Amino acid sequence: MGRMPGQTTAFATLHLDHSSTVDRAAEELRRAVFEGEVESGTPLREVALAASLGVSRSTVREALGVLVAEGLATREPHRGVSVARPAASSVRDVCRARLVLEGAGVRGWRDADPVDRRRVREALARYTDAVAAGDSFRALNEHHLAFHVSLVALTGSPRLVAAAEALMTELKLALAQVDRIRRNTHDQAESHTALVELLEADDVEGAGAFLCDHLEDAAVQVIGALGLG
Amino acid sequence: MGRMPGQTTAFATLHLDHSSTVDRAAEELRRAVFEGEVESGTPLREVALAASLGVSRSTVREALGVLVAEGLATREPHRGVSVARPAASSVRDVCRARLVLEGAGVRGWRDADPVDRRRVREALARYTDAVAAGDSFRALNEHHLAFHVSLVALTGSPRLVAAAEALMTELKLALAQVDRIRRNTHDQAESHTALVELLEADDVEGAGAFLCDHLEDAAVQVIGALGLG
DNA sequence: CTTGTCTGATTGTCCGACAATCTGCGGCGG
DNA sequence: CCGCCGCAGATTGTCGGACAATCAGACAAG
Repeated sequence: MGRMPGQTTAFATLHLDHSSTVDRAAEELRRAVFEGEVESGTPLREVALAASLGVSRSTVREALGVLVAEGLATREPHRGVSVARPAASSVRDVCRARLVLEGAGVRGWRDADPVDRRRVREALARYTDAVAAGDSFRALNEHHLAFHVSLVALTGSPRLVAAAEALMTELKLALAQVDRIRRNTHDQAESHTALVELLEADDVEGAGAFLCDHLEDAAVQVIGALGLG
Repeated sequence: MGRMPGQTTAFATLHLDHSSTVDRAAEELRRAVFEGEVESGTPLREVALAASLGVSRSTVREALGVLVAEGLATREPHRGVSVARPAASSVRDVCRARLVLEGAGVRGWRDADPVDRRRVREALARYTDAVAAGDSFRALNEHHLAFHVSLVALTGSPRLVAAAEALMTELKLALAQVDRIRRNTHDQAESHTALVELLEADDVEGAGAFLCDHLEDAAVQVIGALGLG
């Protein structure tokens, strides 16, 4: 598509046509990983993927590079790319890093842009609504992590938000492996409401401590669910 | 290793044993950017670089992808990759993000691994020594930023350190453009010594405030030197 | 059971090709 | 004279094939 020479009218296709073949391939690979279609540690063969996705090996290779950069896969020289396998240490590190980033957001609650504060409330609402509506674990995780990212956004720093999103991506990889095992996302929803209530009461200190416990707990839960003691 | 056909390279090729051609190409591009051989905004043409580096276009393309991922360059669809141009807003954001990361390290001074504390002292020593020895700007910047990264390492989180290094890379890009203009790196060295002394005295609060001022000042100075008001 | 070698599979890199797209220039009409 | 149109060159995005280097497993030898 994309011809029609005589047309000079600007079409709406400009917005989503922004997708290149590499982007689509990378997105498909991400989906396959999060959907659990490929297990952790599975090697991603270039030729096989090229055939399966109907694109050239060069394109697959570039898409794999994106996955590796996102931390969803690892590349070993001359041994190719395989789906990253979450280690207990990396889960702990992700949560420690999250504590720093989200803690910074929480501490900045008072001075934060009102718009960002509103976004936190909205993210919480979407999360609790999704829980009440009994959405899929995938959707719940998505809303849950989006809420935590919205906390980082309180800092007003795009780069910290980007860093937080990278951490969440890594976490989603880990969660993709234990999705069906755990369902206590419910309690977490209430826990998050409590966190925001502390913030609304300007109890930044308390909210910080709450967050610290919450993340500590999250790390333990995930590691336990992964069976990595 | 792979073959390297006749090349028009203007400089000696670096052989690091277990490094791929892509890595070497990316490293060469980084060097060219930091060395100021290419100005900000300069388009990086794939065929020209392939010829200049003596590698294939595929390899150049992959190396450019690395540069883009590092934030040293930007890619616009169908318009290619060009050296990123630092904006005032991005410099401010980098410094705000640094404050969060380095602040977390400073606050964790007491609980930090003694090895990491020692590394901070060593990084400071290397920096001040380099200043005393009258090293080049490039070397001073390198030591200076390494010191700040060592503060982040106090958190013990590899991911936060990686994030900090990414921020420093972006900052180096900005500094590469105003290198010769600034000379007050000296005062900064003393300032850093004072910071560590506060830490040694367990005055974490004071050190944090000190760091906050330091980073605020750094942002202003860099933006001013860039002439971006 | 250990060790060395062979063979097939896979990656890293190169080359050439082509359509789609961008950019700058010159012509045409107003 | 100015602005719009389209053309030609340059550049990217993607493809397909090729080959050496390297890795993994089987297999034979000690």
